[in-house]
Amino acid sequence: MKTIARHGYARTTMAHVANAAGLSQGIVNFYFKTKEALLYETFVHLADEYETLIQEALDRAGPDPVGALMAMIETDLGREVCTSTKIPVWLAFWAESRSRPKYRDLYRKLADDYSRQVHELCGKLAGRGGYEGLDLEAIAVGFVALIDGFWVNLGVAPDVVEREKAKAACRAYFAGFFPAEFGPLVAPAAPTESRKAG
Amino acid sequence: MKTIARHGYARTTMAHVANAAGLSQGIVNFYFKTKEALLYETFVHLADEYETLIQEALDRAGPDPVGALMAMIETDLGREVCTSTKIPVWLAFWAESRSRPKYRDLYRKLADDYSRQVHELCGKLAGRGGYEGLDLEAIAVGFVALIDGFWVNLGVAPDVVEREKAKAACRAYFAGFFPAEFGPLVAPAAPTESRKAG
DNA sequence: GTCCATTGAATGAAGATTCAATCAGTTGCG
DNA sequence: CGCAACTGATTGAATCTTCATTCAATGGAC
Repeated sequence: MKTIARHGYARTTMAHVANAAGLSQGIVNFYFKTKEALLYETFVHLADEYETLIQEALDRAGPDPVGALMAMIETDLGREVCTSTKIPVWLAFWAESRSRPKYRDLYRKLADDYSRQVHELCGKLAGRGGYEGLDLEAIAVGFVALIDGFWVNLGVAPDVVEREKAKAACRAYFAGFFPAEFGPLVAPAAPTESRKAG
Repeated sequence: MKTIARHGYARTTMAHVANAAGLSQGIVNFYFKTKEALLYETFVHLADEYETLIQEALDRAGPDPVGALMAMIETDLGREVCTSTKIPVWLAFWAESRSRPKYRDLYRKLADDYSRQVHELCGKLAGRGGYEGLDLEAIAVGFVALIDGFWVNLGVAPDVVEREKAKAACRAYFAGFFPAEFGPLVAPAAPTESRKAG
């Protein structure tokens, strides 16, 4: 992941990887049959970690849909997931996905699961009443796009938009649809990620 | 662009490109000193075209900020810009950008210009009254992220979300902040791109 | 002494780049 | 007008580089 972030996927060589890991080139090839395989395993690893983190955040958040959506925002744009090492790997993954079915399937599974969860949560929220005409699916896919888009921005030029700004924009997004729950009166930043193992 | 879309950036060879263009390999290298240069020129070309199309759409839309924002949505997710050939090139561009200052600068310029325009338009809209507490910058960067995110989705798995759905989600996004102007009563799809040279 | 993990230099393949040869068009001359 | 020399564009096979991959040699544990 470090070498993809530093050199870009296209220019990453086995030598870079071995070097960054403090290993000999031989051993890298011994454990990962091929470069292709190494990169694929990297994506799988990243995706697994991501899913786990999201799931943990949702478990911690409890049953309240507002808290759950907030937790998703905090996780997606938090210190653990949204790093200068990992985001470039996501971008590389997306770029390569179109031309590789294996990668694409991985993405599709992730995106489907995620947007289904958002969809459900928004459904619960809308069910509370007062929100009849909403296109829940549009809200869900819009949120996914919002996160992906911020990852692009943060990955390419981290200084243009910062993570906290992005989180605020996400909260504002939901506030647009559910003003009572996410409205301006809600405290702007839930202190979810402030310190480790508190 | 075709070969990047078909094989992915990392696997695009000069032979592919020359072949797709119906040229000999020699001549491609003659005009573009190097592979690197060819790909950079490709990005520049795409970015230029994009800026022109957006500008034209804005000119056509006239001074009304609602129409202008609608026009941006229509253009960004329209048949001309949002194609299965061009979107993969954007993704590749983003993925490579982090590690190449020249690319990153290009992106930064585009994103800045674009988000500034959105910011301004939202400012005009908010100035009409009734919208005091809005964080215009958040709305602008959010919209940029939304578009970029849809490009990612459409690029990786075009079948998951379609362009028209994405447009609807963008309109819903603005409706959240400016219900009077983009609210559910506004006709859902402005028929901007229906037919060519009509 | 045996066995496995690890090394890193050697190998081979893929593909970018080069360039002598060819081709097409243009000019100048009889 | 026809022909030959000339010019620049274009070709594609040959070269040169860059790596992924392999593997004989080494090291260390039991």
